[in-house]
Amino acid sequence: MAEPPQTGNLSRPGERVPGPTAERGAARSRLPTLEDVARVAGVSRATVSRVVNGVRNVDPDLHAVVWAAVDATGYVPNRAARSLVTRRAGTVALVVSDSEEHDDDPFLGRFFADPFFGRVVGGVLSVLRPAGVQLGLHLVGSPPARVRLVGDLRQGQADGVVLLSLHPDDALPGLLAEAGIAAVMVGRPARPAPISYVDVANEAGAALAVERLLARGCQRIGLVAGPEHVPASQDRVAGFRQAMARRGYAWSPSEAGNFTRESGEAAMRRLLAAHPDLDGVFVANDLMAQGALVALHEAGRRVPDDVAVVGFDDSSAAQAAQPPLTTVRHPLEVMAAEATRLLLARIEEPRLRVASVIHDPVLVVRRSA
Amino acid sequence: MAEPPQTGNLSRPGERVPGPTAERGAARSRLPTLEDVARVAGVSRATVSRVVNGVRNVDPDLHAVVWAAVDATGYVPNRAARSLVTRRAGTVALVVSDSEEHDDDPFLGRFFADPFFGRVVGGVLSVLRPAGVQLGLHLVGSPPARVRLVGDLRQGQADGVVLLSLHPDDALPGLLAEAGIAAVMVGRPARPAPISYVDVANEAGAALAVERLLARGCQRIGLVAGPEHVPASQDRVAGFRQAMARRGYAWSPSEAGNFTRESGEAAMRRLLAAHPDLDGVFVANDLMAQGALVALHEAGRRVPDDVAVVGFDDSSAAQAAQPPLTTVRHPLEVMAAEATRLLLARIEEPRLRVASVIHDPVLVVRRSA
DNA sequence: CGCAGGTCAGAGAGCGCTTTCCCGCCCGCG
DNA sequence: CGCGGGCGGGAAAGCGCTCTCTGACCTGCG
Repeated sequence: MAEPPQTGNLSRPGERVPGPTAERGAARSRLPTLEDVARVAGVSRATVSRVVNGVRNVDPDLHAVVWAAVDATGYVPNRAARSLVTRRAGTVALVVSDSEEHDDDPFLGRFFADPFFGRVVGGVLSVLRPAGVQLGLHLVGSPPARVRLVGDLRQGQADGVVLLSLHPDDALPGLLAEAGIAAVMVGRPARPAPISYVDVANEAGAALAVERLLARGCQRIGLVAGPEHVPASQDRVAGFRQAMARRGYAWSPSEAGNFTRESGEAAMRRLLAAHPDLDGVFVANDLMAQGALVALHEAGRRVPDDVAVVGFDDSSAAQAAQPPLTTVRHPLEVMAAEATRLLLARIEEPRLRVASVIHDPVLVVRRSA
Repeated sequence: MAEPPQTGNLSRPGERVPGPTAERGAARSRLPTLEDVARVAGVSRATVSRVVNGVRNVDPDLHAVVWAAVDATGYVPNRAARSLVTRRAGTVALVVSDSEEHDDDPFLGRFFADPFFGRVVGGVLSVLRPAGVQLGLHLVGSPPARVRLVGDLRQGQADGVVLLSLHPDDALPGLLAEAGIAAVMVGRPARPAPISYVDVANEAGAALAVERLLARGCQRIGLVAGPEHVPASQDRVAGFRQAMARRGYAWSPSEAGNFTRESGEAAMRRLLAAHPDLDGVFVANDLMAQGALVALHEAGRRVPDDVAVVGFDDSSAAQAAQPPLTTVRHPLEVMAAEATRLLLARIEEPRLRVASVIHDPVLVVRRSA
C-alpha cells in the first residue's frame, strides 16, 4: 500500500502528496509486453501471440513454456495495440437515444432513474461478459450529438450498437444503417429502417389484459393510452382495440397519458369523470397504472372490486403499487440479451440478414385485477 | 440505404444476404487517416496531428487549410492508434462491485433494476460527456472477477474507475489502490482504504428524520435498520441513535432489514408486534419504508395520523408510495458527478491527495410524516 | 536416394497516431 | 552586414500487437 489511509477526514482535493506515488507511477509506465514474454520464454513475439490467442498448432512444449512466461511476467495484452491491428474494439455500445432536452441537461432526465434502463443493462451484460466484450454507455439527445456518435462509431469506438430509442422520430436508426454500423434495437423502430430489432408482441400483451378483465366480468372497460407516436404505445392500443372488437366491444372510452405516473393519474381522473360507471381499465404501462390507482383511490373506488386495473411492463412499480398490479410482463432482460446476441452475430458476419425477434409477453396476476 | 426494410416480419437470423453489403464492407475498410488529410491539405502528418489536437502554434492559414481537409475527408481520429501512443484510453469505468452470487447469474440480480443505479450513471455521464470521455460499464461479483478487472484496467482498459461497492467486505478498493489505478468511490469504503470517495452525511440525514418525527409530536419512535455491515446503514443507525439520545431518548426499539421492500415489511411487522404503541418510525431506506407502509396499512394504522414514517434516499419509490414518503434526499446524481470530477482530476494528476467529499442531505417533506 | 509436400517457428512489415528531433527561415540586434 | 535565437514545419521513430511470408526441417513416396 503506497499511501496511508485518508478516510474519515475531509481533506481538500488539490493538495499534492509527494513520495511513494512517484515510484508507483514509474512502475505503471513499464508493463510487460509481448516482447518481454518472448524473451523470457526464449521464443519470438509471433509465437507468444499465437499461443496467447490460441491460433494454429503450436508445439505443446512451447505452449507450456509460453504460458509459464506469461504468468511469470504478469503479462496482459494491450487492448489498444490489438485493436489497432485487428480493427476490432472488443466493445459494444449501449446507446440511449432520447429527445433533445437531455443533451445539455445536467442529469439527463428521467430515464436513467427508470428501472427499465437497468433491466436492459443487465440483459446486455449477461451476454457480453461471457463473450469477453466490453460495454460502453452512450446517451444522445440532439441531432448533432447523433452525428458525432456515428463518427465515433465509424472510427472504431465500438464494434456495434444496442440501441434504445425513446424518441418517436429518431434519425439514429437510419444513420447507423447508412453508415454500415452493426446495430440492433430493443423495441421496433418508429419508422421503418433496415435495422434488426427485438421486441415484445405488444398487441398480444394487450389482448392478455383484455382477456383478464373480461374474465373477471368487467363490462365497461376503459383505456389509458400512452403517447401517440411511440411504437410500443401504438401497438398496445391497437392490440387493446382489436381484442375488444373481437369480443363485441366496438368502442371503448380512452384517455392518453405520456407514460409518466402523473399523466396516468390525470388521464384516469378524466376517464372517471366522463365515465363514472367504468368497472375495468387497461393502462398502457405500469407507471401510469400506478397513477391511475391513486386517482381511483381518491374517487373512492376500490380496486379491484369496483374497478379492475391491468398495467403493462411488470416494472418494479407494479409490485410497489397498492394493491400490487396485475400486469403484462415483457421479458426485457431476455430481449436485451437476445438483441445483444443478434448484434454479436452480425459483428462476426456483417452479411447476415436484418432480423427481428418478437417475444411473447405473459400476464402476471397480482391483486389489481 | 443498402437493404430493404425488414420490419414487421419474423425473418430468421442466419441467412446471408448477398450484394450491397459487400461494397459497404469495402467502404468501411478504408477510412480516412491522418495521412489522407495531410495529402489533401498539402502538409505533413505531424502538422495535421498538431492542428487536430490544438497543440503548439501552427500558422493560422495552415490551420484553416487543415480543418478544411479534415471536413473534406470526413476524418475522425482512430482511437486505438491514439491510445497506443498516448497510453490513455479516454475511458472511465463505472464498476459495480457486488457480492458473489451475481457473477454467473443470468441477469445480475436486483441491483440494475434499482433506480439508484440509473441516477449514478446519470451523474457520471453529466461530467464525462463534456470532457469527451467514454463510459465503460463493468460488473464484478466473485474474487477472480475482481482480479481480472484489475488486470484489464492495468492494461489500459480505462484510465480510472468510479466504484460502486455494494459488498460489505469488498477487496476491490484495496486492490485498486495497490495496483495504482485511479479510483473514486461513491459511498465510503466499508473498510478503510487509501481511496478517494464521495458520500452523503448519513448521520446528519438520520438526525433530520428524527427532528421531523419529534417536531410532529411523536413520542414512541422506532427504527427499521438496514444490513449491519453496510456503511450507509451503519451511519444512518448511528445518526438516529445519537440524535435521539441528544433529545433524551436513551433507547428505541429497532428491527433490521436488508434494504429490500419485503424485508422492510417484515421488520415493520415485528416492530409493531413488539411495540403496538409506536407513533413514529425511521426507516433506513425508501424501499424498506415502502414495505413498512404496507405492514402498517395491514395492521390498520393510518399514516401519518397513527404512525408517522420517514424514509431515506428519496428514490423513485418515495414518490410512488402511498402515501408519498417524507424522506431524506441525498443528491446521488450530484455525488456521482463530484466523484467523477475527482477522478478526472486524479487521472490528470496522479499525485493528488486521496480526498473525500461529504454532501449534506435534505429532508423532503411529503405526506407520510 | 531425391524430391514433393507439409508443418511450425521466426523475421518483419505494418496498423494510425504522437512526439521528438532537427532543419530552415526570419527577425533583431550588435 | 553578420550572427544568434526563436519559431514553425517535416522526417522519422516508435507505441504493442497481428499476421503474412519465408525458410528450416521432417516425412513419405516414387
